[in-house]
Amino acid sequence: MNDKYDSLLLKNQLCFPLYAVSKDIISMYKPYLDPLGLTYTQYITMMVLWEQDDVMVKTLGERLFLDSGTLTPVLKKLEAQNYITRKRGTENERNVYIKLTPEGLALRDKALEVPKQIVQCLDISPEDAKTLYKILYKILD
Amino acid sequence: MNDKYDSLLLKNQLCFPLYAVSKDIISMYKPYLDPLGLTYTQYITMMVLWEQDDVMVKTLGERLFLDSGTLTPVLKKLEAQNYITRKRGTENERNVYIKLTPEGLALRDKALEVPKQIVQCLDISPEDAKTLYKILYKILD
DNA sequence: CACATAAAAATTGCATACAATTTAATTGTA
DNA sequence: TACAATTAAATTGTATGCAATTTTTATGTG
Repeated sequence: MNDKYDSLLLKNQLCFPLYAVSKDIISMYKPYLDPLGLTYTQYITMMVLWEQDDVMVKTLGERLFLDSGTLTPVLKKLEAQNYITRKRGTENERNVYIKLTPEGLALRDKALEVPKQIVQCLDISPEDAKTLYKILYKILD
Repeated sequence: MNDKYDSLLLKNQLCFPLYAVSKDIISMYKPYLDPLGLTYTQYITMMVLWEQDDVMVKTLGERLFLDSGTLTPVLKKLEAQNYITRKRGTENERNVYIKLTPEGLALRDKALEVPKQIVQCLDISPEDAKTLYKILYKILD
């Protein structure tokens, strides 16, 4: 009925469905982000900037749970697309401040459609969504 | 109180905490998988094989939600470590069958400790774990 | 002040992920 | 039976993620 190796069955893992669902939902964003010229990582980076402009790479990293090794290339691409600027701080030259360009700010209005579309794609009840959200943040904090 | 752009706030997203928690938990595996010489992706691949030996790459892909573009390099590394063998099918040369080596099978016993350790690291109540599990599989199916 | 430490980004190296294409083998069908 | 269509892996190209190191700047202390 129950054997020694049950704990190693894929279906008995919590992390695996988390990993699978996460990838699955991120892939749902693609058709809606492609027209904006954004990847998912670039999109969540822009979300932080839309909320608070002129932030350090370090701050972005804290909000997004990403380090400079991941962020630096992402930010360079956003800069190449003219959505942001990167500038060293004058008070402290170690810091790099990220600012939205007018194009980057304007993108916000186009992005408004994205969450709407995703909610429609996601076949999940509002109750489950709320429960899921709460548990996930309980783990994150 | 509530503005036009609220739907674009990071804290109003469901996907973001999913993505963050997924990465976070996967990173918890590292210290326990390192001694086995496995990455997380290699680990879940081995889990499928421990459950059913001699499976096609295609089958592995279906179980793990990964395509051959991801699996082929992973499997080559597992082969290089002598945990698995890769062999074309004789009936149908398009298929590649993955089999455990004695070393790969023996690894199962060492891996038994991994889920135990992860459960201890994961600060989540059994009820929340169960609820989370159910909702995630509701989305996956 | 001199110098060890620390801090913030960037860089390097490695391992995924996934889209798109290619290759080789098999199947379906006129 | 030719041959188009399909299938399974592999390959190619792009974009993460993260560990570890490096670079540059700032800070703390004798």
